Amino acid sequence: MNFFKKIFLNSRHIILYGLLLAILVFTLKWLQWKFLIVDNSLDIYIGLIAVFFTILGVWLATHLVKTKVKTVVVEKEVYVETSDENRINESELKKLNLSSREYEVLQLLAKGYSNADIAETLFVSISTVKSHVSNLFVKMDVKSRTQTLEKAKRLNII
Amino acid sequence: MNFFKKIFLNSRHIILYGLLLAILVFTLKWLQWKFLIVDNSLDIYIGLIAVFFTILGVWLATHLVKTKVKTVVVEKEVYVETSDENRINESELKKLNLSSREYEVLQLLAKGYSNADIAETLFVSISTVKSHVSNLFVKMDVKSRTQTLEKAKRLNII
DNA sequence: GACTGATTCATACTTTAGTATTAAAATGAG
DNA sequence: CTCATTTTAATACTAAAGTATGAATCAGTC
Repeated sequence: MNFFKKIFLNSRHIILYGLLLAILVFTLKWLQWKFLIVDNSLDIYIGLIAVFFTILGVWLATHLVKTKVKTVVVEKEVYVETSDENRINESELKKLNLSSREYEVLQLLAKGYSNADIAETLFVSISTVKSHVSNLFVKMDVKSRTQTLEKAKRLNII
Repeated sequence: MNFFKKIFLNSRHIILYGLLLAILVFTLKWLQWKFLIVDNSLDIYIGLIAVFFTILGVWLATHLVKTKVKTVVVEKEVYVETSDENRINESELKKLNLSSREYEVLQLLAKGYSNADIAETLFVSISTVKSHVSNLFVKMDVKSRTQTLEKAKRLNII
């Protein structure tokens, strides 16, 4: 259904043109019969046809030719929410699969704490901190605390 | 002078049309005289004229009438940093009075580079890097690279 | 109750970081 | 040219970080 409708809409100008042509031919035939047009009035006759079809051509062209669509892209400045930038990237954090204690250590690490500082803060031994830090390195695929901080800041997980 | 030139340029299509019309009329007159067109071939004759003038009209329209230009304004969202959060705090940086080399070292430090990495990057010995790092610590009033990074990020100097 | 993962801790060792001191060479301003 | 600063570098040392391994304890799951 939609298909035929589309065809009709696309070719309606052509159909209209055909109808007008038919009407003209009938009119001419009628005039020919009615007034018995003689040879010397042929020029006027042709002239009228010429004028008519020229106008028709112009009309056709203006209606058939697609209007050029000129797309002007206007840049609109949109201010980004600043708060989003500092928000923790939960998805990235989840990917790392850190334990709660490891994440605690990471946060203290980010504050510039040494292993001894972290041990003191969490009331555990330095050995324990070292274990957590080592596990952290493996999970985050880094080799030092500075690399850890760089990656953590980059992923927005602290 | 320019005025007439303008008129000519603007109406050259019309003039051309006139000329074509004249040529056609002459051609028709010639055909009329040459073959003594009879009444029953009049339909074909008119048909040819109709087709010709339709094409002429179309041609006229496409050349005379300004192409319809539909201007569509599309807004493109351009994200802009609102805050100064990511901008380097020049005043704080100036306060620290770091030498250019010290600042270079600081930036590499922030990327998680080890002393060896920095030495390799700057084409200097590890001893030199250690010197720069030590001077950096004194100037920034810190005791380790992690503290340096924490403070540098806090002061927005990297 | 056995299993798993998290947390805790220790020891021994290697590597890296950081301190202190000294000093040569380069750079740039007055 | 001189002076101050920066950049470079070395040596010797200490401190901290990081690795490897093993193991005990505990909480939650099947």
